[in-house]
Amino acid sequence: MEITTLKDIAQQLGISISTVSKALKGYPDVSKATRDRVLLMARKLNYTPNQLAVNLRTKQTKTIGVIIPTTVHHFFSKVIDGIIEEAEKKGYLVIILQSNEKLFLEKLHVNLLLDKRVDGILISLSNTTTEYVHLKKIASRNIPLVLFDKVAPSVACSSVAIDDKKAAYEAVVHLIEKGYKKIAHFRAGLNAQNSIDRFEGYKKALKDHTIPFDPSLVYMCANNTDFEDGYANAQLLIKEHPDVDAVFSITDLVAIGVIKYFNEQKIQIPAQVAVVGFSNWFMSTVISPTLSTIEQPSYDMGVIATEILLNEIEGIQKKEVITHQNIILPTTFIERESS
Amino acid sequence: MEITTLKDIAQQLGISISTVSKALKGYPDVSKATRDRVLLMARKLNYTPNQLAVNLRTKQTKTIGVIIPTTVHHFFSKVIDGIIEEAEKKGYLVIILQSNEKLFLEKLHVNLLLDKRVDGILISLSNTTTEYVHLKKIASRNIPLVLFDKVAPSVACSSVAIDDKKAAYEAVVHLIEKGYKKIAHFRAGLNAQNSIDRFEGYKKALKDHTIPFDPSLVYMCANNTDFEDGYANAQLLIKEHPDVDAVFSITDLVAIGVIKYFNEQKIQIPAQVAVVGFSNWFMSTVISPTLSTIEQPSYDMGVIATEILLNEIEGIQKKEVITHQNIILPTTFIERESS
DNA sequence: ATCTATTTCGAAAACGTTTTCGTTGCGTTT
DNA sequence: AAACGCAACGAAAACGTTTTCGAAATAGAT
Repeated sequence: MEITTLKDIAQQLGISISTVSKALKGYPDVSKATRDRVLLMARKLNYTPNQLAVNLRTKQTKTIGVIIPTTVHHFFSKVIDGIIEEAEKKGYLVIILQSNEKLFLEKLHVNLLLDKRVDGILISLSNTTTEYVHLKKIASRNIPLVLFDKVAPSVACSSVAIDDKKAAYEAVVHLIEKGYKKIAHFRAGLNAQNSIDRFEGYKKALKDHTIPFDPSLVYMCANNTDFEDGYANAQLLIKEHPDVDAVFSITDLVAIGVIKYFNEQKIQIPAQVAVVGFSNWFMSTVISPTLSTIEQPSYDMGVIATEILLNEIEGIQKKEVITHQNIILPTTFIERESS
Repeated sequence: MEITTLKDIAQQLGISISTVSKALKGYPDVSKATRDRVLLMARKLNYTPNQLAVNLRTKQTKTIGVIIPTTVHHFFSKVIDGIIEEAEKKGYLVIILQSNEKLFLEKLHVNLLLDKRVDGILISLSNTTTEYVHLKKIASRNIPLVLFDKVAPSVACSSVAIDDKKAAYEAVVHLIEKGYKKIAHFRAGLNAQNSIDRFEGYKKALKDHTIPFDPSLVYMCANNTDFEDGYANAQLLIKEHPDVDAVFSITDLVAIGVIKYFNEQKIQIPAQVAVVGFSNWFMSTVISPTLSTIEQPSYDMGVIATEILLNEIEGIQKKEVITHQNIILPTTFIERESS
């Protein structure tokens, strides 16, 4: 049972391959009579074009590549969801690669995707990405690149992200307005841009409300913003600052670690200490008490990044000049029981 | 800045394309002298083979396709992790598609992947998949298929799964041996094979310990085994069977819904009612009380399914006869505070 | 009847690689 | 000197499609 090609159809009908191809693609220079015959025979022989040949001929693969730190993460899995759905809607397939937060893997994967001749690339930068030659290589090949979530302002390409500083600012302002004064912050590593920005937002909120910034109230998450980080830091925090009255956590998961420790220690949330997370992971509505947090669009981020990418791909094919877009998606603070 | 081809190297060196190709691929019929010259020039011109041409010529894409119900699920995202890692290690890239538990999408995606000429396909069947012509189409194209997690025994292909019935049986036996007698079961839809098998294990455990099976103790999850299912069913259960002493839940997430309700109602876990989940989602160690559950290998399942698939791909290329493997991965019961 | 315009088709190049097969030139053997 | 073997290379086909261009055929106009 061989796969039928244009040649097979042509032979069956006693016409040329060119005519068959043109008939199938709706070219005007083929008569209705033969077009019908071709269509019929194509259906009869169950013809589907050999994409490998089409790819080679048209120099496009209808495939986009995605590089993310990890798939095993509620946020990224929803982004992937959005990417896949949007890409498929437009007839594109998506190849996913993980950087595991390592620059060398990110570089390697860029090369893999370039070799594969994907039509476009979507990247959420790893935390350890400090140089951008691999990204410039993409541009030099004239294939579109869209950065999302973890973005590099210095790279000339479109991007989709949130305003981490502003989101964090609003969350902390909420706490202040609720009357909390001694607000701790659990943050992630010093090189992660998200963490830097949220930390900035935290500091600015304090400053704008004339609350002195106390560095000893800032705790680093040693692991990978695991929930155990929240648990351990909460323990430390209570020991060092028994009079603390709120915690702003870099992540819902970390916040849930905090809540777990407070629950065990019978520390009342939010009466004694309030807790606020980040991301609006669905578990934040499941935990007791339910967690105040910041809604961060994940599915939409995937959809929009993909939309922009596909637009740029089509633009390049039409030899249009493409202008990059740098989109900031809105975040909203969600008040729940924990604050 | 054009991309260099074999032709470019050949022209620079004044030799033929064939010789360049053979030099690059280490053919014996090219002298060391010219091989060195070719290698040098290739590096100088930054040559990388055009995969589209290679694909067409060799009829393989070094790409595998994956169809899963959803990416947004802790279990599946870890499976994807395993698949991607293993595939990449062997030089393959992976295309991911979602069926959203719909048969027509599953069929559509099989066709997409077949059109893309992927070298092999990995599928976790949707709950609504009742016919298998689309799977047989894959076999008729002579491209390997490996089913994982949601498997169809009637389809002639390799598979990797767990023994749901046995795992459920062991969990319920554990409850019985702990002295629990009135054990409820929260299950998923009637057409999901997982749900059927776990239900069978539940019944068999009761039977083997001469506990009469009471159908009114079995509750269906109306949503999609959401945590709200657990919450709502727990509410119903306590109303209808105030004397229930254990719940065996189809999923950790559902179990966590149960725990939330019990905590709110000050129903002591496990003193009054024990709770057991399924999957060993990491949240089961975070929740209070920590959840007894069944460890279900997810990352490994992805790795092993991919290993088998890639072996079959290589086997077919060497024209070997391939024998299908049907692997059952071990599960282990994990006792925690909730039982 | 010739000329022009239009419709319909096919030949062929092209995409870049892989691989078979033949050719050349050289050295070795009788 | 003829015969043979071998090393080194190139020509060319092939993968299946798309698309340009020219040719043929038909129709219409004068």
